[in-house]
Amino acid sequence: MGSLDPSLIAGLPVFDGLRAADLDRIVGQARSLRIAKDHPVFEQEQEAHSFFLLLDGHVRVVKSTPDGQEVTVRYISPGELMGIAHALGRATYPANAVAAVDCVVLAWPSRLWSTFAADYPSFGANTYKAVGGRLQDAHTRVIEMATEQVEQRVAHALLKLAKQAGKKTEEGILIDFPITRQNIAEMTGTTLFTVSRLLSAWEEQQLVKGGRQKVTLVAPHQLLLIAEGRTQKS
Amino acid sequence: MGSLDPSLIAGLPVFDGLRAADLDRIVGQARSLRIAKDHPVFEQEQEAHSFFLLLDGHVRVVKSTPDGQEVTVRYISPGELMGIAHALGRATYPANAVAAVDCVVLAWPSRLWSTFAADYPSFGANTYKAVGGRLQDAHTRVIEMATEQVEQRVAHALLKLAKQAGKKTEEGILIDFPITRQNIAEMTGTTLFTVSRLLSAWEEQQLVKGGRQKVTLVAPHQLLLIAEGRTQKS
DNA sequence: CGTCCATTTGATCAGGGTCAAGACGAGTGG
DNA sequence: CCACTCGTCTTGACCCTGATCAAATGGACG
Repeated sequence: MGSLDPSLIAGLPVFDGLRAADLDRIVGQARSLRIAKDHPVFEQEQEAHSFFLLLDGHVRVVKSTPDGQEVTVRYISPGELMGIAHALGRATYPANAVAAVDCVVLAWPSRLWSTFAADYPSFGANTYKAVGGRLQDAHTRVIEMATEQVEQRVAHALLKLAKQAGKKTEEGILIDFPITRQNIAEMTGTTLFTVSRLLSAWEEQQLVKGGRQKVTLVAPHQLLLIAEGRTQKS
Repeated sequence: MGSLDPSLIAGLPVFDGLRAADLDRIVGQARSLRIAKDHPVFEQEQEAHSFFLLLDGHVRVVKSTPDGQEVTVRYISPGELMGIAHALGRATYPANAVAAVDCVVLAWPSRLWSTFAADYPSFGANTYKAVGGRLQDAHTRVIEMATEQVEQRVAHALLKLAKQAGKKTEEGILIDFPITRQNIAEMTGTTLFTVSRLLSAWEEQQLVKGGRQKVTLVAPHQLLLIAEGRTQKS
């Protein structure tokens, strides 16, 4: 506390349209937490005591089915809110959130949510806009799952990851946190075997470059063609 | 106008916690529309000029992919809002909404949305709760698509439809609007052929009763077992 | 250097998509 | 009232995508 750099967070979309004093008042009530890699930020079914803002790192949000299968709902990037169950009228978290790398987050008691939304309307509006975006994303996922081949879904997933966590290197766009074939499989509703095969094939064609817990997009444009199904089988 | 029965709508969840006078003021600004079967309420990509409350009937919300495939996002039942693009920060409708039967809806100009949300906080809160519920639903769909067999998904879809639009008959629970095998296929990401086969098999086992654009659930409990995958192949 | 985990690759095979053909039912116009 | 037509539904045959399982390889880290 006190060690928070306000300039780091002032520019975030969530705080758009907020006066500096209000921003201070909001941030002043947050705890800052460090979450070690592979540790949970919050857990499915747990009582939603807090909501969070990711300052640094990447968080994987995963839902588990009763029979133990796991589906990755999304990756959270710095600047995004998470665990806002209360804003949506829920008392418990709907999913597990685990740190993909060491992370820094701000945490507020959920109880403050309604206060914030009432006192700082633009904060509320910004949040709901974000929620709207996630609803969109979720629908997009449904449609992809319903209409696309595995190959297209994996390509889409990689492109999405590259867009939100891509880092330019001399080889191409590196997805900037450790991600396994299994993780990609859980994002796309397939198996790690199929993902591995696809990546191997794409590596052969110089579209991507693989590695242990690592993927680099070498030819994103080609991948986009695959993602959109505009490609005839060899 | 003037022919609207306030008691019909006073009890709806969206208007929970609203004073009668406020309710009147809100409803007073709505147009009441009649939408004939198979006609659109609003259309994908169209500018979102209005948002709607379904008073009577059933509306199918469908998204079309660029290549012409259709995915049914949800069915709207009486009392639900639809077309609330503005509340989510969108300027256009994200999907097509077509009347599954003759419908009656209330329509407000989108411009009024922010006014309502600001002037009647419980209206805003109720709506966002509903949006939260839809986000949940969408995630559930994603998980189903990712982890379940077609058989389970179709069973889930029928149960969901029965819960929200079921009507008791002496044969079982009838889904109370015309629905084709194709429609069910579009809800579950499969083909009308597969749906037809499944329904035929289930009819054989007395679990459902089919008909032209008609499905009756005879043994919902058995269907639930199928939906949850607790059933060994014969 | 050894252990653990991620990854690769092959072989097999089943779930369900695709296509073709026909039956059935409902509404329409004569 | 019948014949016709159109849209829905059924059923069969076929085959392809991608899941499953087994086994081996490779990297990272203690």
